Amino acid sequence: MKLTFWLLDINPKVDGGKVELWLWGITESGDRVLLVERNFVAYFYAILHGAADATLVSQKIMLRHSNLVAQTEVVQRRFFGKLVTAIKFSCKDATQTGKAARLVRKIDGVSDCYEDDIRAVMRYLIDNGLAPCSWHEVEVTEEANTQGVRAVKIYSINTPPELLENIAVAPPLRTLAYSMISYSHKGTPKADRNPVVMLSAVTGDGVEKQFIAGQDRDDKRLIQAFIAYVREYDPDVIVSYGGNATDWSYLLQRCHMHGFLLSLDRAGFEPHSSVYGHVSLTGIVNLDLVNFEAMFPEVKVKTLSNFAKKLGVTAGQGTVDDVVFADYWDSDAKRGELLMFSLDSAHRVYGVASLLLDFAIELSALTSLPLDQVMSAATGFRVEWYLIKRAQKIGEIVPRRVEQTYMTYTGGLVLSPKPGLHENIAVLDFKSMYPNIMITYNLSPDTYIQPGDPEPAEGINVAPEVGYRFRKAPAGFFQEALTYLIDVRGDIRKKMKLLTPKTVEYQVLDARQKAVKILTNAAYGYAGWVGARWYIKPVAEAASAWGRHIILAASQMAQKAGVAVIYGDTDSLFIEYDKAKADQLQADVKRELKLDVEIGEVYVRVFFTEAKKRYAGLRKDGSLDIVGLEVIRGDWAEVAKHVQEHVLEIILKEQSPEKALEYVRSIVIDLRKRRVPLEDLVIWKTLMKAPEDYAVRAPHVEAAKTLISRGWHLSTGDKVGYVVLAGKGPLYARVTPYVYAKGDQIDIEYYVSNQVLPAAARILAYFDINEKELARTTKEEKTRSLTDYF
DNA sequence: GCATACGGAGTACCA
DNA sequence: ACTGGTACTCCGTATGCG
Repeated sequence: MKLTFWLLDINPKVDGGKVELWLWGITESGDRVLLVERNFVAYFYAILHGAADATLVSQKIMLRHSNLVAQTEVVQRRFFGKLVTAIKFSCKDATQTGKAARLVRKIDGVSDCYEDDIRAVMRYLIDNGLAPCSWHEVEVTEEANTQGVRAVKIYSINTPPELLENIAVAPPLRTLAYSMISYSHKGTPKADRNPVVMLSAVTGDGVEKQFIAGQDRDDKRLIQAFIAYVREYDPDVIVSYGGNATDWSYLLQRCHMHGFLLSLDRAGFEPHSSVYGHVSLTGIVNLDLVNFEAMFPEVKVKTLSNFAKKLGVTAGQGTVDDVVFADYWDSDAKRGELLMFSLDSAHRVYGVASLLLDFAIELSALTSLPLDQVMSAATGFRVEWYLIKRAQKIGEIVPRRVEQTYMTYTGGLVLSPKPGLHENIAVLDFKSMYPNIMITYNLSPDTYIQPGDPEPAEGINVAPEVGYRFRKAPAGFFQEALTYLIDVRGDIRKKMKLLTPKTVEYQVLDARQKAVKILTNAAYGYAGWVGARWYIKPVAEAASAWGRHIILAASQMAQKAGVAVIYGDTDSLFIEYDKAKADQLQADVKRELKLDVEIGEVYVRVFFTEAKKRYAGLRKDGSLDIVGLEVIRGDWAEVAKHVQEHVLEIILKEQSPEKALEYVRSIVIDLRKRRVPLEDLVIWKTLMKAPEDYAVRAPHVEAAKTLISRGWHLSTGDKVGYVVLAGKGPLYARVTPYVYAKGDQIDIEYYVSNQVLPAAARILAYFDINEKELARTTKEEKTRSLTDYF
């Protein structure tokens, strides 16, 4: 029978030497089904030396490795664009591709083996043109549920499914969000001794469930009840905040201590660690919002509530800090508050997930990485799987990842800004500069001409400065892949224009164009990544060389046309705005440099210091655009950031340095009178390596050590929030984690002289108000306030 | 013995 | 575990002054 289904999840099921593929689907009528593929055959390619006789080598392989090989086939493929003869080696045992490839490599006539490192699931999806999070049609035969899996029906696949291109929208997914709290008085909870005391769950139908430990904090029944609930609700997607790194292994360990399995997925297996650091639940998509946070770099301190607030998810009133979880549990008066917070957290998880799920679905469909993997995979791997999909279509063999020495190269060009205030400044932006350079000059691993190789008849593009050569034709692999992405995005945006923004279709298309955009923009970075399968350094190097050439040429064109250039960085030029001249320049640049530029933001006023990559602009709507300055940095105290932002606002809107000075003084007074809350004095810094690995004593490292000594588990990448206390000695000796600090211990003068004044003076120094002057005036003020005090 | 200068370590930003 | 370019603070030692 024929069946139409949406592919939710896919996993290999290894049984001895036999690999079955389990496709978890949702049918049009909403049935959750399992489709079993039993005809999957793994294979790899052996590329032959030019002179080798393919038939002969093939026979040798069959003879020598009859125990491993099911079939060989001589095929023509491409490798880095060059036509090659290869033997497609189909394996009897799909788990033995790596071993077989190692043996075949040793055979005379074989140059090397490839694609033995492609996982079965990805092999199947890509070879058959399937994609997770997409609709497919398949010919199947129903069978009995002998496996005991949680599915309405089970089918065996007769012939591989076919992708249905035209159906866009996903079926309604049953989503369950949860948040758990463990009991620990001393730092980070440890699964071997600290029980889970609360677990809250929220589902798509609005149902809230809370699981609470007993008075003795026994979590056995809590976890059992949660497992039973998951099985009963039967979610397609489970979302958490921190599930991959923490929750799942924690729950797993608690279960095993109690003597039962954490068996809640659709196959009755336990959660298990899988690729890209994600935890896999068979038949269920396990999402961790931590993997989505990188999309929002403006959220500096990565917590669930900060994340939710950023996205406008307003569930709940406040937050309860981890430090006091155990105290709250112990207190009859506060336990209710903790319970409320736990439920709020689950609502926040659900709320954030519902805003980002569409994007994840589209990225999954585009790259073919299963939904639960695509968000935990690094950008490079997303790009790579997209490229592997394209490679398969054009018969390009996928190279192995080879270890290579890392060598830097020159990147984008940054022009020195003209310091001061400028009126009416437009930003001229090259649209998707690097991808378009790569397309225009056909930069690709397979078009690069090695030094010494002859110039092809089709002609070459020679990169400025670096001199690398690339054939003009035929179209390279990257050109083909990038052109497709850019065209698809254009089509999506055309379709979106015909729709109302509130509709489901519009939202889905918007998510899709965002997914396409991030892949497009990551292609250049991928090309320069040593870990890339298709790493050819000259490709990235040539792209940045052309970029420098183009931005410099455009700047010179502007100046020749009498348009002053104030600043520029990589793919943008800040120019004095005159509409007629700017329009002319835009057309000239397009004609001469073959790349599209757009006139982006037109600022009413912009302020530059002498520093690159730092400025503030006033938009027409009255809002500020602040770039690079302390205001948008995560490692300055809130009080300093706020002062600088307000100073910028006064300068850009009222152009009154005097007023700004008065304002700064007033804040210094507030500080000295201890009217500024502790939270505004916290400095956050990331722990970039293990505390013991630091060469010098740094404040945030000392604070981290304090936390660790109090039982907190910190790992690299964690943010440490500290405040500076009064006392003697270097800074690092006077800091403490903010959670353990009291307001009256604070070294206010540090915050005045090392935070607020430098941040303000960064701007005001240009108006002849330097730090000294700010300090002088504030000292007078200090004397006065002290007199008042006494 | 102490203040200052300066390079290195460390972090976070822009594109 | 996608790239390079840049600013800036704090540490730690070298340097210079008295």
